[in-house]
Amino acid sequence: MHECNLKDPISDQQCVEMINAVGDALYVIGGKWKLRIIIALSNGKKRFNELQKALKGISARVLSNDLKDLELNGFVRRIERSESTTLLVEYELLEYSHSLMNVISSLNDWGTMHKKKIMHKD
Amino acid sequence: MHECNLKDPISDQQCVEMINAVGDALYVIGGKWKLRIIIALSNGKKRFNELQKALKGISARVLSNDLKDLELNGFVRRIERSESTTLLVEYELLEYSHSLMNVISSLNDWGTMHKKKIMHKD
DNA sequence: TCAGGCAGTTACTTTAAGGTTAGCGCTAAC
DNA sequence: GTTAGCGCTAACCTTAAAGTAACTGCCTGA
Repeated sequence: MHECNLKDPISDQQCVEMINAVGDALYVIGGKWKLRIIIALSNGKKRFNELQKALKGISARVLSNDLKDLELNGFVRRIERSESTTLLVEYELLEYSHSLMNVISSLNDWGTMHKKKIMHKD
Repeated sequence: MHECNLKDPISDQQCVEMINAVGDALYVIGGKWKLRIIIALSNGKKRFNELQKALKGISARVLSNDLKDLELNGFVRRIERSESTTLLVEYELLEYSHSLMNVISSLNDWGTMHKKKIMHKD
């Protein structure tokens, strides 16, 4: 329970840049669902309501909106495969999602650790 | 522009756990300002309105609320130093903030990269 | 004594994120 | 021909996050 810095001392300038960069990141991938949608697609393409089932609690509206957003930003691709006559839509991750690997895994690690911590507290 | 997974194939079970863990993390450190407040404190203690200046755009109300929240979760400590007769308050990071290092630096890296990318696009 | 800074708080408003419900056009199955 | 599933969308509503403005109590320095 003693004071500490985040590892090494940092200049004020670096600090400001970091604040801005993190702000930029959150602007794009912040929010309740975006990252989780990407994770849900990380083990292969999924169809719209496979995603809905995988992400317990998301509504069709939000899923639809977020998917469009993720498409626009180059994280995800929508594929229409019209086998025979039935419409079949799948979503898959694009290359650029891969750049989020560190973000996602560090959040995963931290979340896991934190939950363990608060569960053993009470 | 080809399909890809986030590195190695992952089981459905791992995928669900990841979705939940990231959800847990976002629940605590999500939002517009929390992480940025921690960054702003990463190069040393700061007073309330030093923080306000460092985080361009944050309002006193939000800063006050978020600081209370961060205190409650063990990231930050409020120190009252009553030198002579004047009230002097400082905020400093606690150990636990250190556990966010990877989260913050990966968001920093990604945000920096992404901004560079979209700036060279148009 | 009066202006100004510090560390907030209060009351109110706005914005944005997300949830709810219903339904549409299509197809396939019963 | 009715029911059910898919892939959504629209209209509407709620909640929560954040912003705005004003103000408080305390102290200091002019």
